[in-house]
Amino acid sequence: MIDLKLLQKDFEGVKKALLRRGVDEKLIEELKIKNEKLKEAKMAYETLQAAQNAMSKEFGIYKREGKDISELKKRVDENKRKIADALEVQRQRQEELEKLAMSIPNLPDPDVPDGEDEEDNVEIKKVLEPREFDFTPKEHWELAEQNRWIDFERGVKIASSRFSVVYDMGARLERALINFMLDYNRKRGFIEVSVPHIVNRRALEGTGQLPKFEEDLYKIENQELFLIPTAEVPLTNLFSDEILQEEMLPLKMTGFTACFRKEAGAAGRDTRGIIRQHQFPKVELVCITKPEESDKVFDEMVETASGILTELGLPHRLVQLCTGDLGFSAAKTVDLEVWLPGQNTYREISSVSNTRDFQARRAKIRYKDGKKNTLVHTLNGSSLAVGRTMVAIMENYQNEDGSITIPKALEPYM
RNA sequence: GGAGGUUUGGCUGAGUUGGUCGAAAGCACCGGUUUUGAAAACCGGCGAGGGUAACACCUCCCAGGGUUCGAAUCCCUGAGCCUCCA
Repeated sequence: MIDLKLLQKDFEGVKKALLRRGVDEKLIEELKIKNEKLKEAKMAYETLQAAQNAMSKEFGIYKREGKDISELKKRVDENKRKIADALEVQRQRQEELEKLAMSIPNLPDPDVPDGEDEEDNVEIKKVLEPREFDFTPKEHWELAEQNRWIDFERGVKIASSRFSVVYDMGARLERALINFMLDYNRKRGFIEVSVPHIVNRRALEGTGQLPKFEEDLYKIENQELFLIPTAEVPLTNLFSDEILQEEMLPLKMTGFTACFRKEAGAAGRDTRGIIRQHQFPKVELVCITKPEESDKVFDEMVETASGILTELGLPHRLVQLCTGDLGFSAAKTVDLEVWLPGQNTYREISSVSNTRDFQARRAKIRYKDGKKNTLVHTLNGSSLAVGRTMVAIMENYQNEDGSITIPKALEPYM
């Protein structure tokens, strides 16, 4: 959630930032008005409540002294009715404000480039040169089928479209990658955490997937529980509603989970292969930091994800997302895109975001900053999407006969 | 699935004949005295959110309802944890 105090204090500044990422101007103004209306209602209610409290105290004194209370009681009863009305007004306005505020995305950092969509993202740098092929490189689904690593039909048979089954060397490669990635992250100071794959509504609100993106989540029937779309949700919410000790920060975590997404709105995109599945394995990084150190940690996370690709010998590039392509909770995001020779293009394989205090405010994650309690910054990034890494290995390490060489870095894991 | 217990501030833990309880005490933490320095000792401060220029004031003792002029304390519903039984 954005900072409503800041909105009140620097309306023009906040408006400008939100307009950059395409938020409707009317919504921003409405947010401000609703906030002011709530304040009014609160004041009215609190004044009445204060009177009530005072009278109640008096009441006790009267009784003790044996005075007549009938007159006082009349006043109190009357006030009580007013309070009930005032409270109802306040409740309504609170609800309205919250509904709106929860649907407003984060403010982009000032240095995020303006832009409409991914076309306007800015390449930061390329790492490793794509290999020259003396034959026409195949796409991963061809290689996967030829090597009998991935079975697309049977995944569909037992579940639905966008599910697949991985066999033999493919399955072993997947497992090797997960271990390799977790170990790599651990060596860089991220502690390994194993979390539930199902979370409640509160957690999803904390990280910003709800209330806005419910249609993309798998919900457990008749329960307020959902399959996680990313490990970011359980990892970040681990410390919701807590006041952390300063020494605990920065908290750097890594975890492996499956991720579940309905991919609503992605109909027709990436239908072949395993680029876009309803269930996919991913190793995630989540950091909780003091505000002043989040930029540094952000860079570490990008380097870590990039480092894994480099170790695996996979050419990739870093791309800074423009305002139009930023995720809902992110103030700043750098994507890692891996080179896919079969598709002859770079494809997203990791996304590292700094949400600043946006999630921390929703999830109430704070730390003791000397005397004060201050909202932390939360960051998340994949390191990496395992399925897409397999795709990249297949395509980059393919031989002319369709066989695939296992990257050196993975040899100890296979 | 059944019976009982429990849920209080960063932690431990008092507080159930309803009022002066946002809550004793201890630990932790912060400031000071003392010390070459540290420890110990002593003095003072110290829950959270909102509100204010600062006060005042409002809300919060698992969550949600209710009774009452007034609830951490009474009633109902739900959740977590623990124990016993099936």
